[in-house]
Amino acid sequence: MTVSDLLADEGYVVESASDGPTGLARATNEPFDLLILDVMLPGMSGFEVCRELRQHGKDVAILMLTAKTQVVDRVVGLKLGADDYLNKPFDPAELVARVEALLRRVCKEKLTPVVSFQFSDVDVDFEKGEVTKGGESVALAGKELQLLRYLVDHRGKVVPREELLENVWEYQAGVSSRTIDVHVAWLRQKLETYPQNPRYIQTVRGVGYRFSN
Amino acid sequence: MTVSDLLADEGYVVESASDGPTGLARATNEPFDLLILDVMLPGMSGFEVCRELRQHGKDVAILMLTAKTQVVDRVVGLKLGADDYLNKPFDPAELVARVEALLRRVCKEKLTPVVSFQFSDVDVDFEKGEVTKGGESVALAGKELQLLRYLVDHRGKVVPREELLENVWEYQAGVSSRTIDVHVAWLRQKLETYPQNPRYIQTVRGVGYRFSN
DNA sequence: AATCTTCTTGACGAGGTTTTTACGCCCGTG
DNA sequence: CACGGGCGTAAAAACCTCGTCAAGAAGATT
Repeated sequence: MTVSDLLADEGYVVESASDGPTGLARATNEPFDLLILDVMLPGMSGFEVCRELRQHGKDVAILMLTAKTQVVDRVVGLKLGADDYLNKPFDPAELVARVEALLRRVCKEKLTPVVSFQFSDVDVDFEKGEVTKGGESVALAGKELQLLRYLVDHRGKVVPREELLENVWEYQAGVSSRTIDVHVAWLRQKLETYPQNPRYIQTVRGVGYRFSN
Repeated sequence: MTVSDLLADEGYVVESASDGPTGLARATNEPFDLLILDVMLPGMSGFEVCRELRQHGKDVAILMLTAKTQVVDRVVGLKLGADDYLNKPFDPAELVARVEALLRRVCKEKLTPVVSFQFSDVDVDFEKGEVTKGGESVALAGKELQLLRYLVDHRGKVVPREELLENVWEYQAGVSSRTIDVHVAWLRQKLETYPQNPRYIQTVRGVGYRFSN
């Protein structure tokens, strides 16, 4: 019986990927409550997938699964940002119990929108209202922070200018012209490594902007 | 080396209890970030302590520790509401790694109210309501002390003006304008080394204030 | 009653923030 | 290739926020 089947039998909605890169891509673009990563994956180890996700600010719950029994591996897994770890072979009941324990914690946290996020050498803590780039503190004005937050909250997707006007500028009649562009330019100026050739805050001509990492 | 010593060496503040009922009482009455429960405890098993706490709504993070190796026990522990589980004997590094993983999830939000606090050459005792700067007693008026306390309790975070009005001024209708600023100015005047260039009581333009040290 | 302390408020200015304006470039299209 | 709309950017203009001061109200103290 596979892990998928096991959890499906428990009533969970499960998706699976058969290799590392595929899983990483899915985990990056779709919202999940919990990831179960096998360390031994074709193309990319579970450790790598885990590290990639964490480095890109994904705070989804991660349960690592491996046949290795050396303690050093368990520690490496947890240090990389996994939330729990399970040895193969494992008791199906224990897997289910751990999944439940993890989900219970994740749900609790969903209630308090704690958002921190990092990309490149930039670290954003929306709660503290602090932004650093390469360790140096960066001063962002109110609108800049709101705009960044909105883009990051919708990272990976194109955010139409309309949507930004509605949600960041709150329907303020008349606000248009180049206002959005100006704020985007300032964000790039302050956060991008090459503001002239932005990598994270991308322009989608004719539509809007997209944050991508 | 005991678990207490191990974690203390890592820089954590640790308290321990030598039997089940004592631990339960302490965990009930004092705020902790994380509990480590041995299943084998005099007077009351770790399982029972865990269940009691959960039944009374305590959502503190719990790491269970046991020598038993049967899977059934591990499952029981998790089902009772423990967040993680570790077999004895364990690698000290793994314990630390798990504690870190748990705290990362749980501790993010937790800020426990303080009774005494010091920064710079200032010493604040909220219980006695006494404040000294450089050994000299400083007289703080009621509102000033409340304001300071609120900021210190939320140190590191930005406290919006709204929140201050709600919690320090208790929704008093109409109270706004420059009232907050004035009290902040007085605090700075009395506590900051350079009131004109405040280091601890910071203003976050457009949002509120933040205490930071 | 007189005085003192605490709290609140309004005026004002300095300085930061947001929007607008203006201009030039780039890119896709005819 | 010429054209036009969309975008980047700088600078000016409009706007807002906060720190400070001074004055007054309310309450406590003497």
